[in-house]
Amino acid sequence: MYLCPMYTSELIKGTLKTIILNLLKEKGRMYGYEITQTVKDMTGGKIQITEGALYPTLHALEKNGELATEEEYIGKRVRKYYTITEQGTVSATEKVNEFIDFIRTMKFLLDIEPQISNA
Amino acid sequence: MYLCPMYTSELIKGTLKTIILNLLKEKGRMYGYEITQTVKDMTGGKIQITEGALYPTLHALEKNGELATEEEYIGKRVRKYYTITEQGTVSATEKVNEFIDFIRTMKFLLDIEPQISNA
DNA sequence: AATATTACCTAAGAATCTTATGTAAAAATT
DNA sequence: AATTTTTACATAAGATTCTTAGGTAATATT
Repeated sequence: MYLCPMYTSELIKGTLKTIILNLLKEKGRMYGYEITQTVKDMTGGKIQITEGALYPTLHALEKNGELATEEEYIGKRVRKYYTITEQGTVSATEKVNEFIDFIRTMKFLLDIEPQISNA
Repeated sequence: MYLCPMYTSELIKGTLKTIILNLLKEKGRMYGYEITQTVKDMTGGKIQITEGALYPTLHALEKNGELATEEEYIGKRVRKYYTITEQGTVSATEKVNEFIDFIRTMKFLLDIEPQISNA
């Protein structure tokens, strides 16, 4: 089985909240483990969110009013579903817009020509 | 005088080495303060490298053999010029390529359509 | 003459991640 | 049936990388 190389951890730093908020905005409610697996699948293993990074971030977003939780029993196990709040939706949009702007700035700074083929 | 908002610091984290190595690869030799000013000018103030971040990073890159230094006297002041080594050039290319790949992955993950107008 | 800019540097603290560890149920494998 | 893997939550120590704050001193500007 072939394993894609992950990005150096520095790169992913700072985008975790953006990724989580945007995923929940698009996909509705999700639980923590599901988020890690979805991101892993969608990126072909290039972005793997560790649980040590995920859970503290989810708790911080909840504390900050950007996410809300509902606990649900699956058999004897508790599963914690996260949904995005109104405030979180605003935050998600802001973060994505900032990221897009950042990409443009970095492309100019690094002298990367805009890709012609984006398929 | 109008001041552009800077990006949240989390975003810039992890791209500092990429920025420095690429700048020195493109522009030849530069000194530290010049790097901060060039990046500030090129990004309209959106990316401002603090000296507390810059100098330790330059020292680390030199220690790692990616940069070399020459000291030069401007009047009575020492100015420390940095040039990129062969190893640093390889590293610069790798980091930029990784960043481009990262952007593509993030665009897909965040469901951002490729921009049509890139002017 | 006083202030701002240029130009280097380090260190304490904050933020965010990795790695390691823990718990335990459910599913898959042997 | 027993063992291993996966699912699913969580925390904590340590590493990394930044910000903020502080220091020094020459040169340029007001």
